[in-house]
Amino acid sequence: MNFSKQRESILEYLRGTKEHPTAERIYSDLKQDFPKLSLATVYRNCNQLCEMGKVVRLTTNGKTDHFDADTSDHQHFVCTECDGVYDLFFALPKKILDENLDDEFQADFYQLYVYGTCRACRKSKTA
Amino acid sequence: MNFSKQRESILEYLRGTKEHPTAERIYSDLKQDFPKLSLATVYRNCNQLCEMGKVVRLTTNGKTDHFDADTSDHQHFVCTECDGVYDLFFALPKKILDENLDDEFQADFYQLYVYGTCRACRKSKTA
DNA sequence: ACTAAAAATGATAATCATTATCGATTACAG
DNA sequence: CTGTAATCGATAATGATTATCATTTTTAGT
Repeated sequence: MNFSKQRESILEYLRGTKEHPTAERIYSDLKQDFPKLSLATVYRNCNQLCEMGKVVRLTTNGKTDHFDADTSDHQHFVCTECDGVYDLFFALPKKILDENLDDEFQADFYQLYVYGTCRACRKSKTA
Repeated sequence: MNFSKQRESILEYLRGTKEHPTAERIYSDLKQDFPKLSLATVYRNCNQLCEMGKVVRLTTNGKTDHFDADTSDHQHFVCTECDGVYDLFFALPKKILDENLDDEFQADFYQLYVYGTCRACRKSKTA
């Protein structure tokens, strides 16, 4: 159903974490189960899973994209100190988008990123 | 006040356009006034203007970042067909962010991207 | 203005994330 | 089984961005 073992493992791995790993991170973690795993395979499969709609790509301001297997309508907090990406479980009221998009633009989806500092980084900053 | 001529020109150029140019675009357009302009200079200055808070970096899902000299609290529509970036002049009610951020996260700013298709691309699609 | 120190430049090499290539391997339909 | 399509792993290539560095420009203080 989901084709290769590699692809299934990547999806499973993403579904089993609350972090939002980068391709590199997925690669190094799964490397333990698949010693011959290739980074290219991770990128390929992440892209395909995104196209299938089973995974969402998070393009934060960092250099690297993150992946999220939670495709529900939720947002993300990005810590500008540690680059951590955290879930914010809320959706924007439809009204807001409807009111602010004329028929010039047809919206398919949206992503909201809130930037700031997480508690851990604020602490280590003062320390 | 704004240091080099190049930096002033880049800021002026950004302030004078409603598009949200990439570094490459800024470079090729300003090259006409500054034949010796270097792409590195554009990147350097865009980064500095961002740090100064005079320019905002837009990291859409495309490969290239865009820059925006309008630092007011507004959002962007990204056409997934033509990669165009358009202004959406509205801000989120503070309430929404306050309600959904516990004190784990201290928000500094946010960016909302709405993805979809612009009218021009919808037309050329059906045609 | 004159001048030394600091900041910025242009040209280009280097880096880093991601994608493309390609021969070998694996999955699946008949 | 067997042929075909999909996928893999390894690695080269690409593309955006950043780093380097010698030279030029800007700034502050005389």
